[in-house]
Amino acid sequence: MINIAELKVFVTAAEEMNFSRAAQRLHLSQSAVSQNIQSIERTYRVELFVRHGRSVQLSEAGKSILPMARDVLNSARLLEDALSNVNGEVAGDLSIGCATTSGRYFIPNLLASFQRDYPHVRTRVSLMRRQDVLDGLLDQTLNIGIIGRFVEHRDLQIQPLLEDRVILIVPAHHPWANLKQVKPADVLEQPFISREVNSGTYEVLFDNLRRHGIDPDNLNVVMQLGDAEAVEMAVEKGIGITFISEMMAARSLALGRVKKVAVEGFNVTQPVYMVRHVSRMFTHAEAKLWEFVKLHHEELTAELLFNLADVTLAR
Amino acid sequence: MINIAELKVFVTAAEEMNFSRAAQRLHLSQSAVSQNIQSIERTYRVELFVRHGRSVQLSEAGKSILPMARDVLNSARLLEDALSNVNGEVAGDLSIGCATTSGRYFIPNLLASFQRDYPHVRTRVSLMRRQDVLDGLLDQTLNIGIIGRFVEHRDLQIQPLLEDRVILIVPAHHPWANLKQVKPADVLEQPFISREVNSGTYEVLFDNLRRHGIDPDNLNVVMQLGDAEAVEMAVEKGIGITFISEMMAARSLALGRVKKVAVEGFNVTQPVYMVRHVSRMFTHAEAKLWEFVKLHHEELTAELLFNLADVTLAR
DNA sequence: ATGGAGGATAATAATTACTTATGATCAATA
DNA sequence: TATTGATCATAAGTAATTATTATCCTCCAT
Repeated sequence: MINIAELKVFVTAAEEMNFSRAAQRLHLSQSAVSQNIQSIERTYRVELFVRHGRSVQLSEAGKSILPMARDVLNSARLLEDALSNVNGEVAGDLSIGCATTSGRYFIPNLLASFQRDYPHVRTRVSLMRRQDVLDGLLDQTLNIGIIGRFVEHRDLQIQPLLEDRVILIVPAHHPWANLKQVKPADVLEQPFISREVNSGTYEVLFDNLRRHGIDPDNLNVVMQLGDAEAVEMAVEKGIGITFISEMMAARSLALGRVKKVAVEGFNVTQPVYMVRHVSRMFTHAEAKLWEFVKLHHEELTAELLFNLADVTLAR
Repeated sequence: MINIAELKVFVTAAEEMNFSRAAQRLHLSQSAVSQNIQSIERTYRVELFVRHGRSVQLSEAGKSILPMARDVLNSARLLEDALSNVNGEVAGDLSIGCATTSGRYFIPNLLASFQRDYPHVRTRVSLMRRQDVLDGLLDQTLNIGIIGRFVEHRDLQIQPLLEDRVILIVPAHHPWANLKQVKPADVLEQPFISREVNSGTYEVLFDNLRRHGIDPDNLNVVMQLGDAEAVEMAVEKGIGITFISEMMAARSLALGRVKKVAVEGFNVTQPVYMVRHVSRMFTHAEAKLWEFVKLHHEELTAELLFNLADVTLAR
């Protein structure tokens, strides 16, 4: 009797046209992929791939079989999803790839709420580079992606998740600490801490600064750091000021280690998007998360900021 | 990842509503059936069957899952059949249940020819009672059934295979041995060997005798035997005469141990039918056998009789 | 109550199916 | 043309799975 795991190996190998890559996607050794495919070939006396030394190609037989193998896999997926969700109880696994650093701050909160409603869904979040998220979605290795920049792709469906405000933070004992508001031009005079500029997010920010009358080239940059967290830390230490996502700064703000200062006319937000593969079956769990996010993202953002503020009160 | 073998166990158990019977059908131990089903139940935290002491019933979850499980099985069957039949080469397994004794005589011949055309199809023939053939077809344990009486059933497709002539045979040294023809009434005077009457085939024969002016109750029955082969043997030994399928008698006739005598106006044939499950997928191998039989049954019958006749020539 | 039918469970044996390590082959390149 | 790197095949060892047999347990019919 044919075996679904083997079929999955075959289909993945056919998609990758490369056993080693297929092995990676399947979290298997290359040897296992070879063996699985040979196993099908042996039991049915078929040649699925034509081997040309260092490359493999689908044989005619392989090509004709592929759609049927996909059918089996699809109906199996349907069944598995149904099995995981009997009597309305949503269950299953969700693999989420998160590309944006702000994800680190709200995702745990989001998932905590989600888990409260759907306790049987197991979620796994991995932080990864944007491109890996997109690859993972197209690979179908990931169910949901979280990214910070818009993307358009035939196979990807994108949904705005939240808008993260960009704010100016200053050290707790900075002269501006108790100011209501400063003028854009004032920013140029203060020591500024920035991230290394190759960061995609930072390019977007710089564009926005320009649009609000702050030329990033004229910033008094006293320090450049690799990641946003380090930048935040540097501000806490009093080295300078910076623009940062409100969500990221929430904890430091709540602890009073940095202060938020409004910049006249400055109103920038960074979007966060949720992405999924469209042509792929929507499992119950996926659908529920998608729907959940659509319904609750605003209140979740508020709750997150509020909760972080609570940290100070609790002390 | 779900497992097709387990699904098959589940579906069979659901059909039988009895794990032990399912085990039999699957050629597995009852324990294995229990374990397979528990394995699904455990991995998906579902209750597929409700156990009531000594009986099991499909749970609501089981009921809702069943059609999807069937879908998976069907698409898998489709794939397997395709895999077995790439590049037009028909292959696969055929399980044939044969209910009629005449099957014993022509089936080997039929399959030998079939194998010549389709060498990669493995056939397995089991002789069994008529009811077991029908059950096996409905069970989908058998691909093809061979039976001697017509059957009508929503799920069964029936195809006449051949007509087996019923002839009167007499011992080689019987006074009639060289007669061209006798009258129906003459038969009543000779010692007659019959099968036990509960045999279904025999009832049909008796009806036919009556229609040809031979009242079976008036036969001079000197011996009753359990099976047709024994009857034939008894005729060879000179104990009496009998009506028998020409196909069964072919070997004895060819060896000259019995003689065929025509009875005036007597022209009875026993049909042989081929049956299959309609609502079931037609595998390539099945389709080929079906088609093969339709095309060749006449010449096969002729060939069979001729080949048997050859036995004498070869000596 | 008691025997039997039907399912669960435990222990064991057999088989599968991974993994790592290594070998073989081909293509690109120096 | 030898070398290197990429890629798949194969071998050996081991882990994991899965079936089997042998009880055991429970419920129902007698």
